[in-house]
Amino acid sequence: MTARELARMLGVSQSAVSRAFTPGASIAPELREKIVRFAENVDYHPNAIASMLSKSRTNIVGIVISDMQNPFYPALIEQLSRALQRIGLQSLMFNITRGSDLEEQLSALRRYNVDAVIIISATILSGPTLQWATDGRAAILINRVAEDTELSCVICNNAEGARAIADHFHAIGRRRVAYVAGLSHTTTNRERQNAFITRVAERGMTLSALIDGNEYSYYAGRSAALDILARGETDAIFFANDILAAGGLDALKESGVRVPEDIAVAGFDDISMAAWPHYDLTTFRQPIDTIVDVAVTMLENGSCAPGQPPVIRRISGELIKRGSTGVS
Amino acid sequence: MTARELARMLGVSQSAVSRAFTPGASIAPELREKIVRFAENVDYHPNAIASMLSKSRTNIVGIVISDMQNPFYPALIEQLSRALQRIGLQSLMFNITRGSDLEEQLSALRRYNVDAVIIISATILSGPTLQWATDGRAAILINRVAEDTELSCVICNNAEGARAIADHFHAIGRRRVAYVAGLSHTTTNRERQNAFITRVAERGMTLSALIDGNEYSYYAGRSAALDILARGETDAIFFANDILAAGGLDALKESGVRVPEDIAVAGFDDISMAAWPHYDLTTFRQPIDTIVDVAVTMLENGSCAPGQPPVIRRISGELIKRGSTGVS
DNA sequence: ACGCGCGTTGCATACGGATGCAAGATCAGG
DNA sequence: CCTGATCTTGCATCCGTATGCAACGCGCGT
Repeated sequence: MTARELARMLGVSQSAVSRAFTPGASIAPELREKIVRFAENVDYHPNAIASMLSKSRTNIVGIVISDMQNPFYPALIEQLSRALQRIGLQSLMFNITRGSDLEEQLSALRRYNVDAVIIISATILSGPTLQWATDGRAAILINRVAEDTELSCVICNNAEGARAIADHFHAIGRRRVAYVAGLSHTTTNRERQNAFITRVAERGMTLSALIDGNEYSYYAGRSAALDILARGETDAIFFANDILAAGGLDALKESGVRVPEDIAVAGFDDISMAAWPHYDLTTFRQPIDTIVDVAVTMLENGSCAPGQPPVIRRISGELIKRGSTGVS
Repeated sequence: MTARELARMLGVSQSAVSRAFTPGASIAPELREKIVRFAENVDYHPNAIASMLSKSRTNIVGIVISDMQNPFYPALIEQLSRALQRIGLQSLMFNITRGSDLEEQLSALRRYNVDAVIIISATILSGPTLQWATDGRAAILINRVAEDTELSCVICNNAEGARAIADHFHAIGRRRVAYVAGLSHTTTNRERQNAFITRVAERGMTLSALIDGNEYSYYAGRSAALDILARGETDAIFFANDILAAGGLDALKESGVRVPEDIAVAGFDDISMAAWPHYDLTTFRQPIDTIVDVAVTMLENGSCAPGQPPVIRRISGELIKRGSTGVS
């Protein structure tokens, strides 16, 4: 069923049908009403593909992701895709894998003429690939900053969070603190690590250990915690995110360490698991709602369009104190 | 840069350009070579939208999901979207929300002319809505069966799993067992629950409790476990999935119950968390790889096309024995 | 040398809807 | 009743690629 057929049946022109389904188009209310009603009967709905072709607007946003293991990302993606749907945009998912040819994986991003690209992959994509993938279209990075490229981004204030953790450790009397990195070269890690180390020094605390987990995983957190435990001298650990912290917490408890009495533990993100009684993890909450709102607003007002100067939006988070630092 | 412009520059016809990018098209190898090479220089790539319009094939699969909180689904979706990408299909994500108007949320599914629909939402969608959403196109349900509609599906052998758990409980000497449902009306729950109860009776064990958690969540698992504990009389609990089981396990341990000595615990799915030393959860693994393979194969060979009779593919799983039933 | 057949190429048109422009309809004011 | 302004409507064309069909060229067999 096409607009032309429908038009013929009603004895109107195809343009009329098109206008009936175009908000704000120049058409008499009665005609629109008549067409829309008849369309429902014969189950006509405008073909989005044809519309894309003539309007050169797809209403599709490409979402590039690489890590669905860390629950923070599914939660973010879920909210994001819903927010986009609410304003009439669909999400085309690009689940990229380290290793295989990225340009091949992302080639559809260009061929499909997506209106915008949202990149949530903290790692993997190098500057040039980013540039290539987003070339000539609106783009937003979430949770990483562009290094050499000029892209807008929405990112949690990692430094603020890391300082809040450091201050909190200091406030509860800890003086020999450790930091466990996830992937050390990621934006998020660098910002958290640098700010934490700096504030630790400023507060006169000692950085008793600095470990690179090499991945943001539960098991990396476990072995990092055991390393720290083996060398002693630590009374608080800041893990670069909650998944690492969860592993660390479990490993410490299994080793007979009392948390928080012997060692306090903090994470970052505030994934739902952090609130589970078993973990009861102090952490710095990344406000997913706000991140999504800001990103969607940037899309709507075009401030991330290709010509525009890149915008960096820092989102404030919130320290959530829980039992793993003794405040439960 | 369009095919026509490129063609004019090279002094060939637009058809030639089209053929150069169409595998198997009738074109001389040298001409194709020449066009493809030149295209790279001027950064031409075929416009997928236009191609969709003329071929009336989009290479897009709509993926309908509703629950990203249970880690099983992100894991499944990640694998699925990668497998689809590998055969040249992109995934358009439809994250639906209970409550708001589903037909509105899914209207894009029809307007976008997706080649196929894969529905992973265990709940929410009623029969008629399913019918409406998939009308006239290839469709596959994953992890639920169609009730009154004629749709193909790929689903874990839930009954097999539930029986394996019951048998395992019996084998380790448990006789008073409980079952904790997630959403009781879902396909997965009903199949697991019925098979479990039946086998429990066959083995001469007693069903000491049957609780409906009303949702597949950690907290529902906790309160179910506490309920069961309060009424005593139970030495093994089968939770309808791993997230429930995780909550249940934690609640039991916090109450001073020894697992598995006092009460053995089993889940279903084998999400990555189940293997964590802290949970060390006996569970029935749903083989995500196989499920994805089968679904993708069905798409490829067209056995789920609109005209075809519905196919139901039962996927066998595997009992993973761990510490929560004493086998660690 | 002629004719047939196969492999290439271009032409024309289709896919379904959007939109600038002009024509027609409607209405108010004089 | 006439004129001009405003609102509706239809016509024609465009978006960028795919493809059936006809035309062309080349090589081979007789």
